[in-house]
Amino acid sequence: MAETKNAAKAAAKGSASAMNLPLDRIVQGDCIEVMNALPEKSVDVIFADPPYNMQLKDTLHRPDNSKVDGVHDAWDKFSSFSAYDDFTTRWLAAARRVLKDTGTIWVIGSYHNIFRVGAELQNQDFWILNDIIWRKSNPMPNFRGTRFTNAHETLIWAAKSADKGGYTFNYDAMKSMNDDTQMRSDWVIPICSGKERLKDGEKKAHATQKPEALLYRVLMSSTKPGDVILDPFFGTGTTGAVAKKLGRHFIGIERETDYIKVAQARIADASPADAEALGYNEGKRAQPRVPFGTLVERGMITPGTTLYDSHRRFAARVRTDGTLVAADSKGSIHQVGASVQGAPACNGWTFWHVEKKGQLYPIDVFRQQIWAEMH
Amino acid sequence: MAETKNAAKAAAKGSASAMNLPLDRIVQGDCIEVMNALPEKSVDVIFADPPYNMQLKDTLHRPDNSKVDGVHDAWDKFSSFSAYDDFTTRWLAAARRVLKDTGTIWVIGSYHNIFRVGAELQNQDFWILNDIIWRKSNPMPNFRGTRFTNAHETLIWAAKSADKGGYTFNYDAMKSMNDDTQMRSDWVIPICSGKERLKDGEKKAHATQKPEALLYRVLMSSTKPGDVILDPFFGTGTTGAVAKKLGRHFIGIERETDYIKVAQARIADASPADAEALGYNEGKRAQPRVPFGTLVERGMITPGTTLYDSHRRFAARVRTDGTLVAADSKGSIHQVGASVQGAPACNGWTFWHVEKKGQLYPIDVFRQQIWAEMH
DNA sequence: CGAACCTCTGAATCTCACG
DNA sequence: GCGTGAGATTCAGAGGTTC
Repeated sequence: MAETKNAAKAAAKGSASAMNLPLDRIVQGDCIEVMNALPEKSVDVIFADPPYNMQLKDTLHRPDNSKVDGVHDAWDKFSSFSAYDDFTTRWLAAARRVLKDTGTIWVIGSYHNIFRVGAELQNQDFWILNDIIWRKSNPMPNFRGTRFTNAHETLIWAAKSADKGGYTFNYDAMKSMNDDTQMRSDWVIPICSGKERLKDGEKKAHATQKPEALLYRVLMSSTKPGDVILDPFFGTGTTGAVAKKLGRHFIGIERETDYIKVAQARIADASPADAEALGYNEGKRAQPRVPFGTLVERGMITPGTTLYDSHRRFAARVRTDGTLVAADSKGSIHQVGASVQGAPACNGWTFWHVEKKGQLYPIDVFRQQIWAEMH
Repeated sequence: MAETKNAAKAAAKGSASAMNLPLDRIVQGDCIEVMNALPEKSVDVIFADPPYNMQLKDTLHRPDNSKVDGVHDAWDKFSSFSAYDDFTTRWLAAARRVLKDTGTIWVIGSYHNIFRVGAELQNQDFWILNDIIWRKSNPMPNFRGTRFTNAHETLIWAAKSADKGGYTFNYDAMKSMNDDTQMRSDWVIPICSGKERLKDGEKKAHATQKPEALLYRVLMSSTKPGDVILDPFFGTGTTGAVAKKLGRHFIGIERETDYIKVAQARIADASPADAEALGYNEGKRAQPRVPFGTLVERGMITPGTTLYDSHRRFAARVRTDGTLVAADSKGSIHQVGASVQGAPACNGWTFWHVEKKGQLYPIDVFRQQIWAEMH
């Protein structure tokens, strides 16, 4: 069998696959101890979703007074930044040891932890290849109106060191997944919800389950069929499920029995035939929305400019935030357009015009210009 | 230094103008020294675009532009990180000192430096409010096909500390600018090119000139007209030009004479928007408080009137003092609204309605009428 | 059966002026 | 400084129910 032959060869070379890796299994235990018990330089890629160390204070309510079910698990609590840094240093060192010289590591996080993880990766001589932005198409809003909607998470992709090349990057696969233009460092992917979201009774099985589409892109870009992917924070096993579907091997490490049970059932259900469905939401792109404020921000229309309707019966001035002021009303281009006409609704894009050299042009021409730039 | 001491005294006593700040000027010199000579707690917002030329494989530079020898040696790499960290620690400490307690700081960077900057911000007790992704609509492709197209940069927005609130976030203006949905943490903005790109002869005047649209959004979101914005790495003055256009003050710090010349000419050319155009959607929070009792006082609502929620599930009667009585509770419109629903809180203005000709109208319409009369 | 409407939920560091 | 209470605040998508 090929496996025996490879194993023999590997043994001769003193390399990994001879060493009885727990392939396609979940090992229960502390990830640092378990990694340290694995042979060194034995895995191709590591995907890690460590605790984010979010420091949530009180319970948060939506405007409709319902409670937000936040992450209050003990595993996300650290006493201080330095405790978190110490943890990060130790698990990254253990990860580095088991990673092949040609291997790469992925770590996902949010602003709560990702800067500390990134700095420590650099300190340990990992060589950052990209930082990747997972842009969530349906993030949770900011319910109190105090900040920007936190609509993304960050992944860092790094090689073992600057001079150790030979890592896998499936450039062409990525390009063809992206309508034949290079895959960019920002990925638009919905959060994990609906049927994909695993339940334990009525509650969600894990507070922070990642979408399979995200892991699909990670594994498609940076591994080959048959590669070994290690996930030291396995949770409910998204990495394992996608690895199986894509014909890769996984090694999962997880402490919590409840998560392991859910993950095992899930992976048993997964089959390589499901692979196609994973790429389902790739490629389809709707016409992006262009807010009027964008034209102001980009200097296409200056604050203070007067807009007119096509017959110059009505006028309004543009303010810095992209709202309009007319004689009796303020608001969006649509609201003010409706208001001056006494109409219930109005398409401000075609109603309002700017004057250039005595001629009136509908503001929609600027929007079309932006759309054109996007292609 | 006597000058600093006096200035600090002035700061303690009073307003920004009393502090003898170099408003709307470019100060030539090392940013750490210059910031340390400014009065403490004197600026509203800091925008910083620090250097990050630290990881080029062939010629590695220290922040002070001296070359690092023996680049390919791990020890030297570490030493360059540590030099960079030292620089970051010192300029951030200086920035922290000049920032008002209610101030916020913005720092922009790429994966080469942003993780180190972010970690140091947290170490110095800054409190991260958001990390923002500037998604470039027209990035430079990855020519060698070895990585994902590096199509974004990261900004960190942070308050001085977790418990010091009172920072400016123009939530409603951002929402207006974004077609009336919350502004997200990922911003799509083109890179600086074309006419906007400043030239010094035939070459570009600055290697990393930022687009004005980016600064426009930064300043619109986190400053008020008249605020003071400090930019310790002023370059060719994008921050200054946008600040001037938006009716804000700037203080620029820059070492290079060439950049200063370009920036001065550029800012002289920029012209500020007028008062009306500088207006923006400030939202309900900025409106004067109107007690519900006022509506009763003015006869807009008669004592004894019955109020309903929008589904007519709950009812309450208005008393002469502007309090409500429901089946089991008495108190303000908010207290009774919360009480009847068994909710932790309630905005009585939008919860309660009056009936006119069979139709329900929220009591907030009367308040808006009063606001309108105040203009 | 489809359209319309309602309900629920997601890695969240989520208030502030006044006494 | 701290307690109190007014009053401000949500988007996309999945899934279920009603008509």
